Amino acid sequence: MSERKDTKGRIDAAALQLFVDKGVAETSIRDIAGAVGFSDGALYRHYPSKDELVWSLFRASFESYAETLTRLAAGRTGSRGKIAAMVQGFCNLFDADSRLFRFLLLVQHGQLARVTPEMANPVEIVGGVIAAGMARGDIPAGDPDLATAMVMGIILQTATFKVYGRIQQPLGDLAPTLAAACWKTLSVPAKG
Amino acid sequence: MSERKDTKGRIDAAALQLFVDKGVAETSIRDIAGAVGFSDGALYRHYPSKDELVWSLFRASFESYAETLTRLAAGRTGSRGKIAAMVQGFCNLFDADSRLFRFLLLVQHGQLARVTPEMANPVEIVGGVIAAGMARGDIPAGDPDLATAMVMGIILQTATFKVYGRIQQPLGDLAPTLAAACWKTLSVPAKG
Amino acid sequence: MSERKDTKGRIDAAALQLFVDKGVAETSIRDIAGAVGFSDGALYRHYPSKDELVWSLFRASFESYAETLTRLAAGRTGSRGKIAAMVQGFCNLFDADSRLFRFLLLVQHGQLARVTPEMANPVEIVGGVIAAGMARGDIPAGDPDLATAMVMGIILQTATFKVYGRIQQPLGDLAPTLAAACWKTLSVPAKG
Amino acid sequence: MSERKDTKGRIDAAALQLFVDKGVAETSIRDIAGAVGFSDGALYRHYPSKDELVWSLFRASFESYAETLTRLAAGRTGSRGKIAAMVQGFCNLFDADSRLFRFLLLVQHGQLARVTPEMANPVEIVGGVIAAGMARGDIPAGDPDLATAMVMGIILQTATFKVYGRIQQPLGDLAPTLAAACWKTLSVPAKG
DNA sequence: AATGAATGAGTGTTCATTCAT
DNA sequence: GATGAATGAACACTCATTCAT
Repeated sequence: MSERKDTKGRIDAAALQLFVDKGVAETSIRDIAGAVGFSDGALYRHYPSKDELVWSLFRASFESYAETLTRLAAGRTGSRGKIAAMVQGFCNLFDADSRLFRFLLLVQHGQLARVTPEMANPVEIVGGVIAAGMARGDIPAGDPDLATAMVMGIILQTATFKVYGRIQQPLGDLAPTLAAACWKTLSVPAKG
Repeated sequence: MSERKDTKGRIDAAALQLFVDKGVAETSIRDIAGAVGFSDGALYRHYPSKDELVWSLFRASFESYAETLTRLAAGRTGSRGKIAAMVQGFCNLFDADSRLFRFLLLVQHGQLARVTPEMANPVEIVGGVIAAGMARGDIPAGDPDLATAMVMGIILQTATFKVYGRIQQPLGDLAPTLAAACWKTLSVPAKG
Repeated sequence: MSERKDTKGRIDAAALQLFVDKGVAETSIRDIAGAVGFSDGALYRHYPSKDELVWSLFRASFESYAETLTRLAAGRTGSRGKIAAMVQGFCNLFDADSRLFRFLLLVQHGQLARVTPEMANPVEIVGGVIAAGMARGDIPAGDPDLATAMVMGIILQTATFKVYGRIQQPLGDLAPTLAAACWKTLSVPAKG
Repeated sequence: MSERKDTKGRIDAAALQLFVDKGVAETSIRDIAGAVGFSDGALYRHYPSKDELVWSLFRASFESYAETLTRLAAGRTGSRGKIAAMVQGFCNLFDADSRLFRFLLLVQHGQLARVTPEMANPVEIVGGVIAAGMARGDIPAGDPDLATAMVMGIILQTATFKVYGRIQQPLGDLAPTLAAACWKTLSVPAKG
C-alpha cells in the first residue's frame, strides 16, 4: 500500500516536472516512465491513459489550491482578513514550489472544461468569500464575478510575471501590497 | 498578388480558429489545410513549417495589440486618461473578436520565449505608460513591474472569465469599472 | 535554337554538379531549377521527368566516354598503342573535369540496366580492342571479358582512389604506369 | 535474448536484400518492415533511424571483409602468398553470398565518409600487405597507394562484371588468374 | 507488477508532377 | 517559355496503447 502510493507519487512528481518543463503535448509516456525509472508499459498499471494522468494531476493541483484557500479563509473573520490570508497563503505556496501553479496555468485550456460543480474550486472559494462579503456589507455591493476576476487577476498575473522573470522578489514579500491592491479594487463599485 | 494575400489570410483565419478551438498541438497541418479547402502540402507554399505558422500568428496578434495600445495611449495626455483609453480600447477589441486574445492566452507558453526586445510588446507599452506616470508624479512611485502586473491582471483575468462564460456582459460595458479598478490599484504604493 | 540549347546545357551542368555533390535521390527538381535560376515547373519544358533527366545525363556521359575511347583507339595501330592511348586519354579527361566520372560511378546502379546494345558503350569499346588484340595475336588468348574487367579495374579503381583523396597526383601523370600495368595484366593467360 | 538477436538478424537480412535489389534511397522503412513481417514503427525498437540501419549494415560488412582479409593474409608468409590467399578468400566469399559485396559497392558513396581510422578497413589491410612487401623488398618499391588501387581494381571490377552478368564462372575459379594478374601488376614499378 | 516488442494511426514534411495564368 | 500554386502520394519517425512473457 505504502509502496503503491510511493510509486504513484514518483510518477506524479516526474510527470508534473516534465509537463512544466516541456509542455504536456511535448512530454511522452516514455519520457515519464524513463524519468521514474521504469518502462513505458508499466505506467498503465497506475493510470489508464495519459489523458487520465494529466487530468488527475490537474484535479489534485486544482483542489489542493481550493482546500488551502478554504482553510486560510476559515481562519479569519472579516472579508479583509480572509482575503489577506488567502493572498499571503497563495504567495507562500508559490514560493515554496511554483510547479503546481505553472502546471495549472499551462494546462488550463482543455482541462478546465472537465471541472464539475462538485469539485473543490479555487475560483468558487475566492468568489464565495467575496459574495459573502458583499452580502454582509463588508465589501461594497456589485457583481461578485467581476470582482472575483479582478482580484484573482491581480494575484495570478503577478505570479505569472514572476514565472517569466519580470519580477524578482519572492511573492511572499509582495503579499501585503497585493492584498492592499485587492482590497482597494473591491472598494470600486463593481457594476454588473 | 491580391489572391496571394487572400490565400494567406484564409490560412491564418482557419488556423487561428482551429488553434483556439482545439489547441495548437491538437491541430494538425492537415486540419488546417482541410479547413482552408486544399491539401496538406500546399500549406508549405505559404509557411515553411507549422512552428513558423504559429509563431507568425502569435507575432501578428501580439504586435497588433501593442500597436493598438500605443495608439490609444498616445491619444490622451495624463496617465489616468491613457489607461482609461487603453482599457476601453482593449475591451472593444475583445468584443469585436475574441479569437486573437484567446490565441495569445492559449499559446503564450512556448512562444513568449521567442519574443525579442525589438518587437512591439503590449506588456512593455502598458509598463511604459505606468513607469512614465510614476516619473511624472501622475502615479505614486513604486515598482513599475509590479504595478503593471496588477493592472494587466485586472484586465486579462476579466477577459478570461468572459471567455469561460463566467461573465456575460460585453467587456466594453465593464471598461469604466475596470479602468477605475486599475486606477485605484495604482494608488497603492507598490513596494518593490 | 541556340538559346534552347544553352538553357538545356545549363540545366545539365547544374544537375550534374548537384548530383555529384549531394547524390541523385538527395537532389530535388527544385534544387536544380533553383541552381539554373528558374522555377520548378519550368524544367518540365526540357525534360519530361527527373528520371529522364538522370538517364539523359547518364547516357550522354556514358556515350561520351565511349566515343572518346573509340577515337583514341582508332588513332593507333597495335593493341599496346591503343590501350596506352585510351588510358592516357581517360586520365586527361578525368583531370580536366572529374564530374562525369563521378556521376557515372555514383549512378551506375539502376541506370546500367537501361543500357541497350545499340548504345555506344565504353566497356564494349575496351572489350572490343582486347578481343581484337587476342584475335590478332597481339594479346595472349584468353577470356576477353575477364581481361577487360581487370584492365578496367586498374584504371577505374585508381580514378576512384583519386576521387576519395587516396591519391594526390594528377591521373595524367600516372597514365604510363597504369598503361604498363594493364599491359602486364594482359600478358597473363586469362583462363575463362 | 536469442529472440532479440534473431529479430535483428531478420531485419538486417531483409534490409540488405532490399537495398541490393532496389537501392537504399528507393527502399522505405515500410518496405523493410513489411519484408520482415511487422509494422513500420516496430523497426525503431531495433534501430534509431534508417541512416543508422544503413550505417550499421555498412559497418558490419565493411569490417567483416577487413577481418577476413586480415586472417587470410596472416595465414601466409611472403607477399605473393598473402595476396593469393586474400584473392582466393574474397572470391570464395563472393561466391557464397554476393549480397555483402553488392551492398558495399552500392552504398559506398555517402557511407565511406563515415569510416573512421579506428575501424577495420579492407583497403588498409590490402594496402598494409603491399606496403610491407615493398618495405621487405618482396614487392618492387613504388607508391603503395597506387599499387593498392590497381590490385583492388583487378579484383573488384571482376566481381562487378560478375554481378552484372558479364562473367559467368564462379569467381573462385578465376582466383588464380586474378592473383597472377595482381602479382604481375605489382611488378610494374609504380611511380608515385 | 513490470518488461519491452509490437501495433497502427497519426505527425510534419518533402517532392515529382500538373496546370491555369 | 516560364511561373508558382496546388496536388497527392510518399516518407521517416513518434507515440499512446496492448499484450505475451
